Amino acid sequence: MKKDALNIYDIAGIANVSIATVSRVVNGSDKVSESTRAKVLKVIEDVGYTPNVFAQGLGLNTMHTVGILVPTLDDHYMSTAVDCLEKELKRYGYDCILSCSGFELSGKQSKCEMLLSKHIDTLILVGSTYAGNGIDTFATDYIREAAKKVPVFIVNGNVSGDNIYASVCDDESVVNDVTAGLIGRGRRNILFLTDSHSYSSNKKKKGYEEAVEGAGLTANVVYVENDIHAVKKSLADLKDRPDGIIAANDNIAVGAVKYAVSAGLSIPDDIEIVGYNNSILAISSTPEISSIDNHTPEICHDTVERIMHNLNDDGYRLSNKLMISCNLIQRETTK
Amino acid sequence: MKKDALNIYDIAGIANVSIATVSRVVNGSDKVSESTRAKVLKVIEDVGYTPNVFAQGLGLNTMHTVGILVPTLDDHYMSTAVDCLEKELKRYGYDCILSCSGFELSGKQSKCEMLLSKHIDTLILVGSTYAGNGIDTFATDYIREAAKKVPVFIVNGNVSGDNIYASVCDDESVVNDVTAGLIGRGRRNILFLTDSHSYSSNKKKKGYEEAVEGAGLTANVVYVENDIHAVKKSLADLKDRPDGIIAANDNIAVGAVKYAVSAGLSIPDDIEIVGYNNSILAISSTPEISSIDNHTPEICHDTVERIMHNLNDDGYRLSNKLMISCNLIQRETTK
DNA sequence: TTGTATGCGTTATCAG
DNA sequence: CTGATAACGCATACAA
Repeated sequence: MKKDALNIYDIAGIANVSIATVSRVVNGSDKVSESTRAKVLKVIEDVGYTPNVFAQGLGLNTMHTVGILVPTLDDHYMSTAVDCLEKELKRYGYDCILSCSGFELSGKQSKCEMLLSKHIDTLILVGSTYAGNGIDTFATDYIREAAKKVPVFIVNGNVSGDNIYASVCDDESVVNDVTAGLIGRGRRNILFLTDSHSYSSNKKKKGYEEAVEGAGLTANVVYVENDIHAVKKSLADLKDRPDGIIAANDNIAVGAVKYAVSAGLSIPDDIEIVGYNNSILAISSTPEISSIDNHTPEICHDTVERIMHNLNDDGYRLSNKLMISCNLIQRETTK
Repeated sequence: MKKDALNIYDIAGIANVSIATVSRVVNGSDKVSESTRAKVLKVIEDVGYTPNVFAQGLGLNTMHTVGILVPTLDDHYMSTAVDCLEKELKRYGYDCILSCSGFELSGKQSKCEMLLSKHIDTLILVGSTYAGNGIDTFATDYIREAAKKVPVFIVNGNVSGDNIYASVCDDESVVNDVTAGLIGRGRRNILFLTDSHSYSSNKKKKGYEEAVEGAGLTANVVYVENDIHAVKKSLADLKDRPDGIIAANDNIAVGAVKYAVSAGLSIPDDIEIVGYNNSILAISSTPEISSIDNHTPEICHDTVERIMHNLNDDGYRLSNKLMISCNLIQRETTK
């Protein structure tokens, strides 16, 4: 009941040409006379023929597909990134096969394998969680292993290795700048709130620490659970009240705002709060959160652009690391 | 430099058996002696052999892949749904290929075609936007067309047709109940806010209208842009002030909350607001929004469950429409 | 239990 | 410009 798929022989038969000719027409070869091309094209159109992608894949060893590995889509940053990547890739005729790995190493490894087994043309890793902490290399060995089979591009994270390309935000310098701004406005007890030890988080932390310590203050990094209410509680439990908070993501920042509100603090007079990712959460909050925009669409665009350069093997010399700068979007939680 | 992919002949050669035997081992056939199985397995393990999925696909005409079509991932409901679907599908060894279609018919049609051309085993449509408005059938003809080639499952929407299966939330009845609750608490000017004419939106609207009109009040449906600030402005422009708002999604509800706050209304005393989807936006807001939970994980789980029944062609009789009930999660914007 | 031969639908090489 | 024909890697019916 599902033998309706016409193949190249059917088309050749109807059009009275060989399969080679049909193939040439389908693939837009210029070595076909206009008349035969038109004839074949008409048949294809009439019967609605589509080449079998499996057979194409078998011969060419590619299905014009890229694998996207993401820890979860249940996070606005990730889902936006995947959304952007998919759109850009489609512009070039590439489809994407998606896999959610979770944050555990075992999951990352196994899902990475699965993706690789699908003969993807390149692998995209979304999120700095794939970069490990930047110190322990065993946590990223599977990535270098993968890179032996297919080019690997990391969005918002950096892993060194052959055939591995990274696009990262300049987290360190924005956070440094923003923190310096807070200090300049008289803040003396600024907290840095994060939920992870990822590459990206560590970069933000470093920017924060440099600014704070450069001003002769002491850094105060607090690790919290990435949950609004948990953050609120953690802050409420603190002994001395902060007058500034830099959060590693907007979700945490929302928790911080809720803490400040419930503590009766006036924002941004008593306390300034800055989020990260400039997601819809920042706008949903009341007051609306000033958040650092890490330019997800641009970074995704650039990534795909570089992927295509790589795939097409044009002369373009690809650098292994691309840095994109971020900036603070000023709203109601900072002055 | 990339001829390293071993094939079944290589394995057969090393193990000193025929390719048929290797194939049997790989596919777990029971017609292989334990000794040869062990021998082959060891070779496979040693050299790290993986069957070529294209060749498998060519013969079997399947790559154990399902296509997921979604308007956008830049929406918490959609991204959560895709996240859930992907996880469930992977449990059964199915990978998913993702496509974002946008909300325009042309995009839906073309992306649907692309997915189909990849020889997916089944197609999942996420979101009621694919159900059109439930009236104009031309807007869903491409779905019926697709269903001729592969089973189609719709998450949170309904389209009638052969080989099309739908899972929907009982939006009508929850909204009816919730609205009745507001009326019972003395609300007399309840607004229904929506941004679309989708199947789902229309169902919610109907539930609202029935409750309101059943109580002798007049329905007041306002179409707004799905943007927090736009919603806020639309409400501010209204001539008479509502004392209750039912929003078709949490984003709109956030806008409603911002309106109420800026208008100096006390929530939930002066006005009650209920959102939809029970997303993180509802929690980010201050006050936190009471929101209708449409049980995305369950609906996704059920959908995949039914897909597997369908694919395995077991005796299970699949109903074309599965209804899942929703419920209100009580927070700070309702009494 | 194991091996042999064939088909799956393309692309590509090589004659004509 | 066009047509045979050989890969591509695997599953499977058929033989042994």
